[in-house]
Amino acid sequence: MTKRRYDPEASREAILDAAEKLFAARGFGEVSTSAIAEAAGVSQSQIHYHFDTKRKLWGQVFQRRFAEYFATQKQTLEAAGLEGKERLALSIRAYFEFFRANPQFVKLLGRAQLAGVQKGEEPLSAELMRQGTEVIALAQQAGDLRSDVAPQFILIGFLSLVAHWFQCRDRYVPEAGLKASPPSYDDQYLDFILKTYLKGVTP
Amino acid sequence: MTKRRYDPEASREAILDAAEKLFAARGFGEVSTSAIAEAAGVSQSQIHYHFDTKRKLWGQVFQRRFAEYFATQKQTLEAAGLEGKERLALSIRAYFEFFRANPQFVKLLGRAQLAGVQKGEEPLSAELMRQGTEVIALAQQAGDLRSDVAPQFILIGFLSLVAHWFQCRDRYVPEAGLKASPPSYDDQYLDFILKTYLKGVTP
DNA sequence: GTACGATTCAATCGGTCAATCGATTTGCTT
DNA sequence: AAGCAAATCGATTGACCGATTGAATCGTAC
Repeated sequence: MTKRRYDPEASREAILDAAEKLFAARGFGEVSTSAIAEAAGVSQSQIHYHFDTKRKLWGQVFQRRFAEYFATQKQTLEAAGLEGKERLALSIRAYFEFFRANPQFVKLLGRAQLAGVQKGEEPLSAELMRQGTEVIALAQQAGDLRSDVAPQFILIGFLSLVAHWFQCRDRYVPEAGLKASPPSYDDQYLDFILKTYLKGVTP
Repeated sequence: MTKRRYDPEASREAILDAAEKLFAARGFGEVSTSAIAEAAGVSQSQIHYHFDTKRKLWGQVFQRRFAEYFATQKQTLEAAGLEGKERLALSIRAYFEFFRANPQFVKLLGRAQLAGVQKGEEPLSAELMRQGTEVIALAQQAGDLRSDVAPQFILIGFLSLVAHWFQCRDRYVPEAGLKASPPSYDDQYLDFILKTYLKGVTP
């Protein structure tokens, strides 16, 4: 890991990191390529050399994190050894912990959502929905979850409870993100979801 | 309602309407004052005459709808004559219907959230939280809601289930917004919330 | 009907933006 | 060490943006 004067891979990463931080904080339109370059410690023309256009840079920034998110979720969904509600509770925890660990991704996701479907993201998202719905449908057939509601809704419900919390907790509960002493607000809220929502979707 | 050549109030409204549509669709930084002016059918300088700066225009656009939202919610929360879970169910319906009727406000709210707390909005939002929590706490004391969870969480939970649905239903359930034939996906989801979440927060 | 403030528009300003270009430096191959 | 492609930078470009200005037009109070 010697520090080389010319290190295209390091430059690329530095630009991606700087862009992610700025895009998440301010949004695509409010961030200039010069600001990204400055934060990354490279010249502005580097951005166009490595990513062609600003729009394509945003695409790379988003896809990098989304791929990581996808991999984590897929791994959890495919984890064997658990059945029914245990599995659902585990998925909720994994989903929750990923967001807790990646606060910047929460903002990126929110901005991407408002901007409409991104290239290459829709099929991955659909794949997660398909697989998640399948797991829930199986739990319904096994009698672990109530069958009088659509499995998609059960999935969407828990996605909502987790995603919205991280999008809005600072608004709803000021300083919730700062209080680190366990049990933190995050932990309390996770307990709340597991206690109430899980009960609600039980037969 | 004669059409006058000089009609400052109509101009103001036209600018606000055009700005709301464009800001909701593309976001603050991606919309130029010229684009807003063109959509509103006035000259670009009108924007600065009526709203001073572009940033202040955004503030007015947001506050106009947020005030409407606040009034609706406050009215629902203060509506007497119902007790306990009936009241909670009614609130959920009102909240849900407001979002359904104002799809553009959902996007505005999302963008405002990502942009941080706006001037004059925080106290109103806090007021709704306070009042909502109070209603829930009363229901808990009456034994209509379980008392082993914080009332704030019960409130946040249902806010999440509703708000996130309208933010993401197009992603989760393609074309959910278009299908109008009752029972629409919206209605089905509302039923789902009322069936499951309400059960989950019952003692 | 006229005087005056309010409203509107066209023209334009300085500044910033994304993108391009030319020149220079670096690392690698032979 | 020579040659070459890749990588980097500084300068530049043309377009656009938000904001300002000044003149023209309208409504209205008197």
